[in-house]
Amino acid sequence: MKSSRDHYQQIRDRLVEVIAEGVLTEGSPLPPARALAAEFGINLHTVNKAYDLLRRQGLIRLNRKTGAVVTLTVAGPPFHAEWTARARTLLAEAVARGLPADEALTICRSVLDSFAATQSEDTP
Amino acid sequence: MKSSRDHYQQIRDRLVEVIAEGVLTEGSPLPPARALAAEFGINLHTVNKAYDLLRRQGLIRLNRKTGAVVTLTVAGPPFHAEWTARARTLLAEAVARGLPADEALTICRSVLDSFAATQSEDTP
Amino acid sequence: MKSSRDHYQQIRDRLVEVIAEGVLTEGSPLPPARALAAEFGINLHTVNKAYDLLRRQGLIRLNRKTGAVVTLTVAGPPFHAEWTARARTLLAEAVARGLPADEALTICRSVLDSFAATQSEDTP
Amino acid sequence: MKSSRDHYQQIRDRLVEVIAEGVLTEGSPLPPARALAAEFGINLHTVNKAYDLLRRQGLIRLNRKTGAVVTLTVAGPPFHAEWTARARTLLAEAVARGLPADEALTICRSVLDSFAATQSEDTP
DNA sequence: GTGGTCTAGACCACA
DNA sequence: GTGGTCTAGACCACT
Repeated sequence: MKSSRDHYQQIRDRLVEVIAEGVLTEGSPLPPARALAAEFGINLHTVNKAYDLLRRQGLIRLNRKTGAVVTLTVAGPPFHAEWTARARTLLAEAVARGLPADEALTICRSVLDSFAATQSEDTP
Repeated sequence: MKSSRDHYQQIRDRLVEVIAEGVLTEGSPLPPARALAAEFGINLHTVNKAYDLLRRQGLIRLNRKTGAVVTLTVAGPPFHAEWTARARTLLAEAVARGLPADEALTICRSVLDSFAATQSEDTP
Repeated sequence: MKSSRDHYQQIRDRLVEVIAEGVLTEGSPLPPARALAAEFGINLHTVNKAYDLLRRQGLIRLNRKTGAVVTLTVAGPPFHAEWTARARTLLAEAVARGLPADEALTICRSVLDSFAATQSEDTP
Repeated sequence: MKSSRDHYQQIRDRLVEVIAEGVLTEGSPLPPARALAAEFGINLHTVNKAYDLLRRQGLIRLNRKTGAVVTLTVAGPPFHAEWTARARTLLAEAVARGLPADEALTICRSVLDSFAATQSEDTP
């Protein structure tokens, strides 16, 4: 796990990637919070915070008896706008630091392709 | 100003965008810290923190006499890798929340185009 | 059932109200724990916890054969003092949030009257 | 301070009483969270939780520069209904445990009178 | 054994 | 020096 960022956000980001890759899809159960806490050597509370964040973003559903499961709800226009703003900030940083625009775009494309590739693998 | 994020990072992000847009280029002087503090109604200390952050990232140079000026240093491979990781996280979130990959890519392209457009306007 | 409070306390509170209303009096049998569990769609264990709480507070008596029966024991000065403190907290909240004192008192009176009314109905 | 209840709720309840008594009124500054934490020998975090609870209930306003100040906003019908339900539960417990209805009402009246008394003292 | 809460201490953003 | 966050460990409610 990368360092120097909030633990709970690192976990959240990792789970979002796993969902984007299609490894986890609608209804897939997430690992019990305790399992992740043990795996990464952090406190249960921190994992719960990541799960709660995912829940508030509509990506998972939490339930005491069934555990955490993925719920793929398509986000609306508010998310669309907010995501565009974040993309703009990220891309601006690339350009400002001398990364050519076409190269940045190529990176984005290859990342998206890698998601699509793993998705089709999972559902042959 | 967007809300619910650290003020000093919002300022930093805004300045990075301005540089990406080409409004500020190599050697351009940034607004005096006091001016920004007044404009956004925040404390001078906070603006200075943003400027210091930009300095540590190699985007500007601070000088007691001349003020802050832009220094466009092309970032190396470490930045390239780190930026790719951040892009992956951002794109994963788009895909996980149901934004089609091609649409995400279109957004990125249009953002980059908007940067290029303002750049060529500024240096005809 | 009201929400966002511990299930076993909600059950306890409801049973206390039923006793206050006179629907259940000294010696009345409570519903079997299994019946309540089924009625509210909760675990038998949770109902048993509520019953045990009532037992410890001297409101009911548990017996493996006869089930749970009401035991109206008049509480002593300790309860009197503790109840007054709780009433003070509740009334303070009403006043602090702008509910006029006379209106708060009227509510209390009407609630007590409703208990007395159902009591006299039950024992004509 | 009474024992065996959540610390943060004990603090909240105490502050609500102080407001009901009129000791603190619209615009009055609350003690800094650190001061209360030191006074009661608890963690700052716990006091902050109590303050946040009061804020969500519309009783105080929090601000990094001005600290916490009382904001007497009159609560609407939802609070009225919710408060009545809580009063019903509390009064039911009194009746169920043998406290005569008229005695319970007398206690409520005397508590409310004590609030009114301190209020008129504070604003002669 | 599941998710969730309470208290805690160190640290952060802001003025 | 103000309110607020992050990580932590012990404990709770519920199954």
